[in-house]
Amino acid sequence: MTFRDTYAGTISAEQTGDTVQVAGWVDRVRDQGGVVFVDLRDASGIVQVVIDPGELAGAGDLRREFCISVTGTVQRRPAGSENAELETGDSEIAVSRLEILSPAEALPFQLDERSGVDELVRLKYRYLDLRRPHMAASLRARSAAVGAMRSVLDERGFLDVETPTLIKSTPEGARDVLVPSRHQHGHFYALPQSPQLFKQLLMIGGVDRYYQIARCYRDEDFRADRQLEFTQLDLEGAFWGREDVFETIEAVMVGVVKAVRGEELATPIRRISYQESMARYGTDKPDLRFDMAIEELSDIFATTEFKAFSGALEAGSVIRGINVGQQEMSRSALDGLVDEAKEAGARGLVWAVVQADETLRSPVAKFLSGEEVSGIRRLLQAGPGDHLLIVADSARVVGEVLGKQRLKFGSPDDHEVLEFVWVTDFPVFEETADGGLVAAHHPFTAPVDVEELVNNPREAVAQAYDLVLNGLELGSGSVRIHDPETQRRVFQVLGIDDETAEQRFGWFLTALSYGTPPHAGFAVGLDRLVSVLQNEVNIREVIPFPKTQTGVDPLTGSPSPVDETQLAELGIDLRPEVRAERES
RNA sequence: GGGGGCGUGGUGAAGUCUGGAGUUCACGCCGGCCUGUCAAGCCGGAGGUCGCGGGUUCAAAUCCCGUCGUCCCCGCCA
Repeated sequence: MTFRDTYAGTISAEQTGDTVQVAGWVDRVRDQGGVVFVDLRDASGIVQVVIDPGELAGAGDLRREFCISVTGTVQRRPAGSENAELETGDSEIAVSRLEILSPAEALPFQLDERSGVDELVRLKYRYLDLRRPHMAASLRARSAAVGAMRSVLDERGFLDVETPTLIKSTPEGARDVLVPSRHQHGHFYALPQSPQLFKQLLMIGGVDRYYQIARCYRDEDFRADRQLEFTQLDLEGAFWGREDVFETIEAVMVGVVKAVRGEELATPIRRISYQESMARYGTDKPDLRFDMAIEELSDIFATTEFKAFSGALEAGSVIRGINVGQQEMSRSALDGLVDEAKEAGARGLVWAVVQADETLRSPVAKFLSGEEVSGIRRLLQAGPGDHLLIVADSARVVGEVLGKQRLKFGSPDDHEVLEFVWVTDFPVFEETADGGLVAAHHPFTAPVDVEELVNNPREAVAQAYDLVLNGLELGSGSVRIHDPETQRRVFQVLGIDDETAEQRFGWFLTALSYGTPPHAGFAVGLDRLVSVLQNEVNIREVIPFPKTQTGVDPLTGSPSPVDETQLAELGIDLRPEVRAERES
């Protein structure tokens, strides 16, 4: 008993006369009465099979998505009836035996991709959704990406090592996903946010080069590019510095882009410092598929009469502008940008439109000297019709406001182009809106200079870097701290006191004290990478079984209540109001 | 935690602002016809708690209040 000996997508007129057996799903039925055409789809593609209903019982019963097996003779299609749209369009199979392996109910949604379908319905019947060409392509792309990663890294002598997924909770950073312990009531495992400390332990353990396709968990609110669980290519190398990481990740990316898109990725990938990225693009994840950079204009206004600008400069602010190009915007739309800027915390925003005579049309035009106007035009490379936006404020606010407008007005000529960029020299701390400092990385990142970190934390630079693709943070990495003394001092500066450090990370400090090699590493978000390569905006499109924004899997109904006995074994007693809620 | 969009036969939409009979369009589904179709075509048919609850009104898919679900965004994601 066989189901098939040939794949549908491989049939061609060259096989004319061959008897083949093909199995798959009924993509579509075209019943002509005296002849029935069925598009038979399997994992390889579609082939048309022709059935004479007078000779084969059951042909009239076929419906969409029936699972069938057919045996028949390959024949060239009659002249004029070839289908150029179809890979196999020069041929067809004249069926001599038809077996319905499994019928299908009427579908809950249409599998053709011309009309949209509510995502909840798709997820509830994900197994049907996965039959759609673009989902099938997503799964293939994902597999190809992982395959390329493994191939490049195996070739280079990396060891694929699995690390535990039931680990110790370390409450810094994202919220942990917790798992109760049956043996010690009230104690919990955490699912890893990343294999960070374990891969560092592997370095100490003499594993020279490590990688893992690792599932990671962060219990924060979802976005189009964030799920509760996600997959990372995690890697680390001993006796490594930054350049080793860059070189390795670039080789991986070349392999992945080749495998998934068949394109050659040019290396080295360009680099931009965090400082420059923030100043020129207003973000640490610049979309460089188009330029439209923010330019420094402070010097032009050194002696300006315009009070808003002169006052800002005296207060230590910067004046920067951006040329958003030719736009069709009404006066009220332009004024709307001012309101947007104010909502973002800026004191204001100046818009200006370059006129045919090269003067500026702007609410503040009368305050600007001819020299200032020509300076603006020169630095923003502005010609007639160009719309210019200028903000005078702290560098952080200017970047936030203009960076947002840049993304709103800017648009790549080619949306499918891939623009990778390394963002380097991240600060140890990032400034918050209220002027406070928060750690920009995990506490195992090596500072460039520990003394600088202690004495001048605001300026301290970390040996940390991100890889950005088309404005999306693909991953980040760093050179790690490899001696316990530095690690202790960094904990202190980050506000983790000795006692807490000892309690949470004492085991790790101990490990560091046994001859730790200098090491560095990186992690790449697989879901995000594949989604960009597939031109998908949403990572759920490249995840076979994703969850909704509230963490629900509509297919299986997880999460779900569990038995009282299960809870009792774990020593878990629900609060009365939770219990009531659960039982209602 | 906050802001916004959406929820109408199986699917996608229109109708909601400005209340007046579950009305419409496309797809799908069921039946019939049809021997070269390929988004097949033609004819006929079935299919509804307008997310749910409450309120206003002679009258609610439509207005008001609440609630649930979902999507996008902010916060959050060291």
